[in-house]
Amino acid sequence: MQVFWARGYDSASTRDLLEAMGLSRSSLYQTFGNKEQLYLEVLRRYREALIDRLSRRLEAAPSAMAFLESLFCETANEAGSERATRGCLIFNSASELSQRDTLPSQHARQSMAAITALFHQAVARAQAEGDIAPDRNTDALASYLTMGMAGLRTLLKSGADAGQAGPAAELLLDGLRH
Amino acid sequence: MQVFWARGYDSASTRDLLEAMGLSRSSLYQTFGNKEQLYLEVLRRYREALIDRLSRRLEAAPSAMAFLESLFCETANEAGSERATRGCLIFNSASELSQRDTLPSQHARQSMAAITALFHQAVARAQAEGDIAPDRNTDALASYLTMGMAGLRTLLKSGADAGQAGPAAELLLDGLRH
DNA sequence: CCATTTATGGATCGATCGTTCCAGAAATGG
DNA sequence: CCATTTCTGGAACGATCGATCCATAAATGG
Repeated sequence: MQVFWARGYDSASTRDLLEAMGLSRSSLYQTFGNKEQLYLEVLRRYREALIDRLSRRLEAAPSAMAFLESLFCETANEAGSERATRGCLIFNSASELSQRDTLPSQHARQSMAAITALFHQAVARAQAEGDIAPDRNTDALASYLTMGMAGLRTLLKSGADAGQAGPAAELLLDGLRH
Repeated sequence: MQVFWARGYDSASTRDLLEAMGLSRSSLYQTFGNKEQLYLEVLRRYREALIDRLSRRLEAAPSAMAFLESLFCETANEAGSERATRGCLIFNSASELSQRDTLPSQHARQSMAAITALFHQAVARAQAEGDIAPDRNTDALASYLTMGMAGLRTLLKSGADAGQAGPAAELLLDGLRH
């Protein structure tokens, strides 16, 4: 996962993968089939771990709005770090593989939808809690947040500092509160 | 440019490039040096053409706010098209090359800054025209718009339809008007 | 029209790509 | 402890990568 995350699908060579996993070629191909299937397994685990983690965070948060605020602000504060240039594996794969019609690219699209679904949950709860007007379009707000996070990730990947990413994320959150 | 745009830097093979350009290997290497320098030239031309086109559009627009509205709405309406899955070469290269320290990656970062600078112009004019409150932070709004366009591009690359992209872009513009 | 420069086609380079194969080592189970 | 299965190291596969080289063709200029 680390290798695919840092280098993308095409640029990650089987050499890199073997070295990082501490496996022999035979083991990799016997266990995972080939590079694409290994990548699919990585995407599957990444999405599951991400959605689970965010779902738990949302559930444990004092309010859905507090969850969204902390999520976007913490992400913006990654500015300048090596973590920031890596971005999110889901957005990365969606960007790299958008032109292809392969299982990984389909998986990436589904993962984007899963992120939007999670934001949908958060927005709906924030509306129930009175932090977002209940008459606002929940679907639209969910897509808006996915778009915002994807854009924030691109901003961070391109080397934006906290002085750019922070206020931009704040304005994004302002758009929720209306 | 078409080849790099559609396939990215690494995945674009010299074979693809030669075929698209109608040149022989000798001519390509004699004229452009190597693949990286050719890519740099492509990035340079793309940025120049994009910034020039948008600058002229901004200048010709009845108001800066009208320019921003049409830009984001037209982009959102590309949903589902082949053009949408290609995205923007600047965001694409920034995403693909963020981990590297090469001339193309530096160029991509500078291009991101150029986009933000253009949005800065637009926001400043919209403030002068009374469509955006003059006391709002122009820098922050410019970064916000770059983030929004990058996110919108990612949304479109991942196959979002107009029903998702359109309202998300509308909400983004609402954030300008406050 | 000839001398000089410039462009081209194609063979070829070493390196690396993802993948397969097989002999031998390790683990397993009765 | 032996028979059987499972795993591993390393060689090797064909294909493709970016890049170089050279003989030849085309263009140029006096």
